[in-house]
Amino acid sequence: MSRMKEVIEVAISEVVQELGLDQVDFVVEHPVDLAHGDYACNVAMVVAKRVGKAPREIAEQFRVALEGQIEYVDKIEIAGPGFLNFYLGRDFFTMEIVRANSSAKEWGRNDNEKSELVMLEYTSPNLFKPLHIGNLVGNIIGESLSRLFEFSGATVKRVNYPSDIGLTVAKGVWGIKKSKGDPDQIEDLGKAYMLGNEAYEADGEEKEEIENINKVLYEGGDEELNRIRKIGIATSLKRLGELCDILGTKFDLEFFESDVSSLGAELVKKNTGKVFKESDGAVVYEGERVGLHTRVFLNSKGLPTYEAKDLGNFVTKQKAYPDWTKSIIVTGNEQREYFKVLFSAIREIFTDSQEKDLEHIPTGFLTLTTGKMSSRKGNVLTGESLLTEIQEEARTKAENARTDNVQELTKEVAVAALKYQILRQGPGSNIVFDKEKALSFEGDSGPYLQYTHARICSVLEKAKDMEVEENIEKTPETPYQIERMLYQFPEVIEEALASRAPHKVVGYLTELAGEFNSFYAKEKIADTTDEYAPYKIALAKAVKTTLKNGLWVLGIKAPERM
RNA sequence: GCCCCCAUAGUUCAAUGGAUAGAACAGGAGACUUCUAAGCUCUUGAUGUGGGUUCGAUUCCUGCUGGGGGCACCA
Repeated sequence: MSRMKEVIEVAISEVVQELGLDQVDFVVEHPVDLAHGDYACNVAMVVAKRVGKAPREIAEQFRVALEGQIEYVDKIEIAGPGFLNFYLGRDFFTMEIVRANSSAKEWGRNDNEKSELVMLEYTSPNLFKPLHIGNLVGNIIGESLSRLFEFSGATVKRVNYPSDIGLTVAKGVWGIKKSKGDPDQIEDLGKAYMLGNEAYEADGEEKEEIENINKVLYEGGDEELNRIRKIGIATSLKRLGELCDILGTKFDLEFFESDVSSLGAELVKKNTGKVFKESDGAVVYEGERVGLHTRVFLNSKGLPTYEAKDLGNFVTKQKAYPDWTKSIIVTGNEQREYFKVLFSAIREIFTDSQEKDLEHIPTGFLTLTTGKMSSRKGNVLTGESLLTEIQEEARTKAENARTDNVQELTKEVAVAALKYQILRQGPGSNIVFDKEKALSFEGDSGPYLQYTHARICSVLEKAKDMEVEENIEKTPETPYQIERMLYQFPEVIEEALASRAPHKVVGYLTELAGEFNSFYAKEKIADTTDEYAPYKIALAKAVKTTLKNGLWVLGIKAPERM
């Protein structure tokens, strides 16, 4: 928590006690409109009814008691229905700029999560199925959450849990055989999966063939089928690796379903009768006991389902890092109910793991403004084709930019545009992906933030050439709006992590960039004749650091020239 | 049928129970012989519907309408 906020809270609490009021649930927060001060408190309104006085009258009591008592608070005003508005003084803002500039790498960080070892599982694709843009969503949100945790002092282990065995793979393998496709070719794999899926849904003999292949693949006895599966997996993985490379994710651990499935199956068998129950030849967990629904863990052929494999996954994580404290899984929100059941089962099996956190973070369903996608119908926009499209758009811009490395900039801008579109809204809510907007690079966008950063770099360079050095000795009396936003960065980071919401960082950075651009349009920064120029340079530098660190959290690069 | 999620401007998104619901895009108007125009300034325009709780409701509870998802051998 920010020190300033805490200081104000403590001061108010003391007055609450002096006035003989106990237990008041007041909040100190930033007013939405900076015209209402830097911090505001609702204590008077909360207390008013209890004491039987007008809120503004009580607010006045607080104001008198607090006036001049809090360091860095310049003035306190009463406004609206009875808000106490706190205005911070010039020294405070100057001090925060010094803080940001004195250790740029640390600016915004905290160590709230220092003792946490977080296993963060995300991306986790179905190999053998084409990666569509929905798969990117999990990766982008998961990566940002990982960084948010790291920025808060936690140790994070990024886990990829691809599905390399099971019905989906069986459909693909069947499809390759049928179409005589080459499992070395990603395009063939996509077609094969579609073919297999159609056949499976047709519900005839072919469905049985596929189910058989599934069983045989689990047992591993058929050379030919094994070969197709292995090559197909390698092909998909290679493609996934390339994509993660561009997006900036490096996994620490990779658990394959095939490696954990028998572990999971054994665990289910061992707990059948206790946690699980036989039913119609399958082994199920009866979620109704705890207000959930029943799910199958072992199917009637004795094969582990997704649920049993996830149990194996859990055990494998436990083995890899016995000291983990949080296990977070990022997936699409259609799996919401599923994870409730899974976690419930895990809690029952591993009674000694109660103090460890299990968390599922659902991401939104992604649709295009141009219509729905379906991997079955084949009208998928793959992650790559979208990235390629955005990159083409970015290239023309990059060619006219001031960079020496057009290729690098093209990539960085394209990734920024994509990530911004996905991270700008709260996780969990469905995303309508507007391709036009992602391609435009105008207004609220990743490139807008990058451009602002590059612009500051350019100005700072100019100042250096003019031999104007940063200095905070001479400051304008009234703080600029941008200063009143800047110091909030560490608080934003804390809030974003606490609510698992990277979009709060996006929103803050966008506002900050907008405010800086207005500042830039009004005020000249690199100026030998302006006595405040050295201070403006220090300020610009702090904004640059904030943008850079904030973008890092989002997994977006901050180029210095654009 | 049961359960979960969602509904804010023409569009895409914001708003720990707080002050005049905030941006961007699209539409309209404008400034600049000044550090990057991927920029800046001004402007038109919104809480699905009926109740309730509260000093105060976009936010919490509830009825309705409309959309999405899940509910036994897929992941």
